[in-house]
Amino acid sequence: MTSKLQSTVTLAEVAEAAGVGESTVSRVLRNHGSFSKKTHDRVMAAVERLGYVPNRIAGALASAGSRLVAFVIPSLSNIVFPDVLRGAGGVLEANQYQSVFAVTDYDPGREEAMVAAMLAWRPSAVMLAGLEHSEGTAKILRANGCRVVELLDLDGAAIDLAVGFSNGAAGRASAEFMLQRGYRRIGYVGHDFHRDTRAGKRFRAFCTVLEAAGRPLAGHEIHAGASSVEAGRLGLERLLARLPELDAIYFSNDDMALGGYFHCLARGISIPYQLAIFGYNGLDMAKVTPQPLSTIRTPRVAVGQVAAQLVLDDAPSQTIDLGFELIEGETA
Amino acid sequence: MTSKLQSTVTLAEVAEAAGVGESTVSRVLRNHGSFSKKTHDRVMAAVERLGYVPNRIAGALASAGSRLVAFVIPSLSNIVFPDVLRGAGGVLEANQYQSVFAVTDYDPGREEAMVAAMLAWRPSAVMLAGLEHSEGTAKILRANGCRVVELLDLDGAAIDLAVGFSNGAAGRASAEFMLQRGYRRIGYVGHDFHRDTRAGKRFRAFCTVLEAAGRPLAGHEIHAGASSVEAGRLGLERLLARLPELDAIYFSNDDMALGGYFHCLARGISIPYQLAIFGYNGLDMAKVTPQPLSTIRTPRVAVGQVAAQLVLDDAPSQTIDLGFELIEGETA
DNA sequence: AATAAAATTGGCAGCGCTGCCAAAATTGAA
DNA sequence: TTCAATTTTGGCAGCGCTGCCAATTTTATT
Repeated sequence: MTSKLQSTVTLAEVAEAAGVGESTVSRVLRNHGSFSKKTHDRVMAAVERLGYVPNRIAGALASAGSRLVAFVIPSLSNIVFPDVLRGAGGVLEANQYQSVFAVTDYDPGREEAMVAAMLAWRPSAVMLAGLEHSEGTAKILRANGCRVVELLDLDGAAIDLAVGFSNGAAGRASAEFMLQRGYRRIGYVGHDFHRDTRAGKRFRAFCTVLEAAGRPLAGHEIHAGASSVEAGRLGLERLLARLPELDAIYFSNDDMALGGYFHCLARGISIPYQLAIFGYNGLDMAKVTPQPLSTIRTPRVAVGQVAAQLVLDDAPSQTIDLGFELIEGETA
Repeated sequence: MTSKLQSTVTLAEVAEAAGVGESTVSRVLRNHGSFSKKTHDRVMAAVERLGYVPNRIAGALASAGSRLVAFVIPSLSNIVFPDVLRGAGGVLEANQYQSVFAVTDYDPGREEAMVAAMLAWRPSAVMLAGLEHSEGTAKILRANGCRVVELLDLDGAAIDLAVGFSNGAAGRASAEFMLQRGYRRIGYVGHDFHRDTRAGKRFRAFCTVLEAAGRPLAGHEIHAGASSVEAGRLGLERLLARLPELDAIYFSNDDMALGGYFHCLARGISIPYQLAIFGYNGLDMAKVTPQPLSTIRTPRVAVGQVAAQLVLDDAPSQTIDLGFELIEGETA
């Protein structure tokens, strides 16, 4: 399909109408180079009169700068990614950059295809979730020469820029907290971490700490798909059916944890005495539940903001650790 | 800032390397027009060898078709909009369209600025939330000639395409349901509906039905900012402090309603006997709470999908009502 | 084998804008 | 008033691709 005729006022027509040259109009509109006040006013009047909207496609082609930032994210259902987009989008919009996005559904193959599709727009930067990508993705990205920002994970090697926090450290902190609280029969309820590799990193680090303390994970229940409140509720139900003696559960994230929390409320399981619950993300909602959720708050919006700012500043390759905050809450 | 040198393999270089003409490469890559198998293979080999990534900026300029769809949405914090993006994005990506977005923060002035910025990319379509826009927005959109899709509301005049459901009808259905359930002292807890005009439409329709039944709204509490679980909890707390005799609350959406629900759980208010709760949106989470929330489920993902499909099909101007579903739940 | 019809192919002029450079206008200094 | 320095301005060649058209090659027909 091809849409109707677009508004076809061109810069040349504006120049004509204003009685000046094309490059003069271009200079005035971009406020770049010098021009007299009189000329400025005449040009702006013509722009106004004709309803001229600059064509950034032509502009980008001529200047080899698109002012487009591409986001290739795993999901839009998990609020984490909208949060990052929000942070980055705010900074970018304030600087006349636009955001393009594509969703991979946690599929590395789709990620590669989407990255290639995005690169066709010659973006100033590509932002990706995490550090794990297919070889093809890494290759095409490196070959392209545009900035690459990997978000929300620091445990591994970055291509160019990386902004986030350590998921391993988060997993460890969670385990240490729970041990220190005295829980001893700890289970895990999570979602598919072959796809969500960051959740996998937290899980493994968590287990390692438990083992080192001589209290290895007592059991786990993994949901095959993406995380959701429902999966969390179901997962906890199943796990408790098998292992009713558990005294605490580590969830792959707050969505899952909220599901577990609801399960306990529904079954009259007393939290945290009968069963403790610990999540990850620090969703806003999780602090408003009758008992605030014990979790780790991640600076998702800030990750987006910092990532965008680094790109705007054309900062050298580096890794920025924004850390996380352990929220004690009342569920563990 | 200007980023590093971009990968600079051009179509002309591929043509050279493959020993064919430029237009032949173009035809092969777009699978458009005719060419022999032998030529196809030679071109693809050269593309592979050189790591060529087509430049869609140049392509769009030459063909006057960007295959870009612009989304100008009020917020990314409210899951409603990511849901719509997800629905539309899926359909668009499958057809080699890309999505660009900008966030207005419910500010009509920003909406106008963002729409203008988006139009500079000559998108195939612009998708907006709701039917209320500044005069400037409507004018620039109409003048531009690209497709315009207004989403999530049907109560008013559309510019071109509109996909959604009637918020007025949703408000009425909610009121009728609550009256039929026997609630008589009904209150409202909502958020700023000067900005979220769709919430305002639901509210007014809701009140109208109550009045017609001789049971006008007993009281309301409006949060000045955006909706959130916390605002809902606080709003209910305040409203009950003033009007403890209320027997049911209509919330502006499920986020707010969940906040109210949590408040009741925390205070031991028995739902729905002591107080009934009714929301709007049908969030996934709302069906997993100990008592499933009584609410109206809106087809947000489908709205995105249908909107995208209409644009792909270059469908004539029309309004499509996707309806909504009243979920009885257990909280009202 | 000759000719017509169909399938391939390449050349090249733009798409609308920016960047470069030289020309013109203005200002300042002597 | 004259000449140099400075500020404004316009012309025009691309940016990398697509669309049109004509040229060439292949295939079908008689």
